Amino acid sequence: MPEGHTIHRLAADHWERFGGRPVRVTSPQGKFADGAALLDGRPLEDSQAHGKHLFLGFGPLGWVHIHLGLFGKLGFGPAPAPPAGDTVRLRLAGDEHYADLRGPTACELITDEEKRAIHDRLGPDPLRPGTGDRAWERISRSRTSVAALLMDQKVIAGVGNVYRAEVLFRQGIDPYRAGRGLTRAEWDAVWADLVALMREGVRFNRIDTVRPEHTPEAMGRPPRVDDHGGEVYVYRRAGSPCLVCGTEVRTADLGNRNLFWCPGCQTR
DNA sequence: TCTTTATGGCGAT
DNA sequence: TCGCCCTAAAGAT
Repeated sequence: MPEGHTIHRLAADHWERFGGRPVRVTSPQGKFADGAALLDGRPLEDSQAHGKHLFLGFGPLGWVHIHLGLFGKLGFGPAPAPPAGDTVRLRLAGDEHYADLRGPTACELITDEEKRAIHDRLGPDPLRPGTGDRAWERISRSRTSVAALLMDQKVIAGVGNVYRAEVLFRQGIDPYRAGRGLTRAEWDAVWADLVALMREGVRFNRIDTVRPEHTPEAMGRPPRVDDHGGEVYVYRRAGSPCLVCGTEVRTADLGNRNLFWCPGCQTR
């Protein structure tokens, strides 16, 4: 479930389990064998996230840069670790825990300088200290739709397809509006909402966006469980009635990704 | 036992 | 804009 909240959560989870202690590092699959051999037995010295990028610090040896992409997964378990299949790209193992990485887009050993370059090309992250001003600078000058801009990691880091759809719904914003058509107040509301939603996402390790007054219980409807594990308004609900106004939720392809929105509620 | 789909992103065209 | 990379679970047959 790799949107930014997942990665920040993983950074904290790694630190909690392995931080400051030596870890055994292996690549059962072999694709990260060289890096793993270099790091094996060294202590994990830092663990950071920026957007969807995870950085595991090994002091002077550099950083393991991990990007889960669409399919990647990181899972933890109690020691001793079971035999690894041939899809485990990276395994970290301590005395009490192990972590397995499968299917990532990126798993590579990088230098401080290379890490800095990644930070430099990413936009502000609602889960890191700072403001959304840098994002506004780009959005307010762009003719691209706000839906596409929210998915552009150079503009804002960490927002994925679920948060994109949900924050635009919550703010009542038509996803096809041009970035430069937004007002500063609208952008500030989007940013503040993302900060709040994504912090909740880190805390509970899932995406919940439905306000208390719109839960099935509050609306007098039968309980509902979205198949991705959280409670949302429009993401993957195309064809179903909007939880607020009853209009049929729509979907469309936007830049090879599925966009979801409610034409009844998102009129701003 | 297939085919499809998925909360991403890169590089070539 | 397109193809491509990576994996696993759900859905179709």
